[in-house]
Amino acid sequence: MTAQPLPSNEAVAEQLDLLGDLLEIEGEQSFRIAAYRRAAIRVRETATSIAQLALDGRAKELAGIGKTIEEKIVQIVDTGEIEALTKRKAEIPPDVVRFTRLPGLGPKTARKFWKELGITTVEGLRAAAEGEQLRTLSGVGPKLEQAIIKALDAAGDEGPREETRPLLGDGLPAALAAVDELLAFPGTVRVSEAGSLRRRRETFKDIDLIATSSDPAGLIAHFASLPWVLDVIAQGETKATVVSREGFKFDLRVVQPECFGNLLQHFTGSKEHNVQLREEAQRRGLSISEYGITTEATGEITTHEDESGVYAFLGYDWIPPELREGAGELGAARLDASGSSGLPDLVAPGSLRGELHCHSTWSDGRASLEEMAAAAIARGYEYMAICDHSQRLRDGRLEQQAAEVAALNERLAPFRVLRGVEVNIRADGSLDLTDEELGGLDWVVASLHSSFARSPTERVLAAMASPHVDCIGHLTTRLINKRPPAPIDVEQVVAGAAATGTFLEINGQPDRLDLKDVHARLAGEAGVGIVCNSDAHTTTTLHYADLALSVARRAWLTAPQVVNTLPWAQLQARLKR
DNA sequence: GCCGTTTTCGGCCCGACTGTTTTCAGTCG
Repeated sequence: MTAQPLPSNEAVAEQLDLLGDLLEIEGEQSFRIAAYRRAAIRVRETATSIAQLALDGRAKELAGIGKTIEEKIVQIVDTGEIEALTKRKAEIPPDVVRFTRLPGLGPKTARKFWKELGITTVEGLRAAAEGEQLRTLSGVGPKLEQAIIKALDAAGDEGPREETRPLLGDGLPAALAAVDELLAFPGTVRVSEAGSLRRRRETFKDIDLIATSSDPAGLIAHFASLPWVLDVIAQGETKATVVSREGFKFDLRVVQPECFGNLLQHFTGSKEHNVQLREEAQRRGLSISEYGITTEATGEITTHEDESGVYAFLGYDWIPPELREGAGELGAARLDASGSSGLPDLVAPGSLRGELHCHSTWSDGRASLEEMAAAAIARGYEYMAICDHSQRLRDGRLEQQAAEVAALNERLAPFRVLRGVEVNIRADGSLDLTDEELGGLDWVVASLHSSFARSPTERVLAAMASPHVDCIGHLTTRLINKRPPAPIDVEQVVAGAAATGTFLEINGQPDRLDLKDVHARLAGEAGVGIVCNSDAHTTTTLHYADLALSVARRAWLTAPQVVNTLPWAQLQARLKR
């Protein structure tokens, strides 16, 4: 008999989250619910198969997962679903969970609507709101009825659903431009982006900005009247919320300079990082809020202008925002007697020396080889591998491109254009160029582009076995918000990459970011060299490599682990051939 | 449900806002 594929970490996390939602509607104790949600976060942050860990009895080793949840994960492997979840799904109408997706409507209220008014569908909820039935309950008034009708109108036929989170690569330029605009306003002292965008998470909900100013009211007014502001949702003395033309929600808070560090730390998150930080401080008699740190014995409140001061006061090294996910960074950042910590020296922004995956008009790129090279030089790069798609380089075109590369190198030295290719991994695992063709190139990236469900792991392993393949491109082929990752066993691929000396790419296309952070961390820990690439198809998108680099930082990687921080001669010496 | 340098029980981060109330529960980040 063939073994069933194990459930993905995402599938396990979704069951844990849903169980948490249902328990919450049941009115279960809040800490128990929080435990399921915390476990779901931990499962998503784990690179290896949580199902396999649970089967081995080792899931308990992860923070936030104990005996009970480990058993529930084994139930998913055995029967497809957590028993407690099956039972509760039979009791609680599915739409009641969807009620809680409406703004201002939480589990307590959803339960009341169901239990006391017998409302079990979204349509029923709308009818009750319109018929002014909801206000018969204590704690519910006309405002909530109006809000529900409005939200249901906005949600359309599908009813309430999870919002699609915009991409980091789309929001980050807007956020950084806004920071510069605020800094240029008279009286502004400091501005920083905060929230998940500052942590460079792959997607975000809204764009948080924190500022100090000698003229807070003036800065808020200026912000609300910037030309790209489409709508002002809220505007007060110290805080404003606006929507940009691109549809991004911006939150600006103007704070007192003496606690800028406390607020920036608080609003950078993540929630899990802050909870861990506060729990640990609590054990030592310190209470942390966004306004300062209270020493409970004396009632004394300490504030800090800088984030580093906040962490230092608590006995930690300053933690780069990209690491603040509650994934072991606090333990690593703890300062020892000599004042040093175990945090990695993260690969620095701007430290890439070359691009190792971009396209030109030789395949589906928009710019000529020469234009791409000029753009790479303008970015300060020393080299650039042109990696057009192999399908378009057959019938002697590879040789023609070689002639153009040679001519360019004559003119552009010491800048170096490397002869590369993005070779397609076929459905049978073979490469669609011959060994002879590949052997003549400086740099070969191999990628999956089709038939994602057909033995993708085996095909990638076969490609890595080729002595000519230097790197695997966008491993899982996911497109964020559009296409799920191929069912690839990343642990096996990482082991194969380590064994064969093949590098793995972090592809910086905003909707790819593939490898994702936890997978890149796994690869780094296995000693696999990582390449940060833009996969640019135009001269204006080479900076996507910076997004790839931010993923590398979220993966705890240092410069020596990111091989295109090396000069080409040194990188060449690390190739397997 | 998880967890432990106050440890196997009894805790579990902190504050703002809103709508509904006359002191607060629920929701949100």
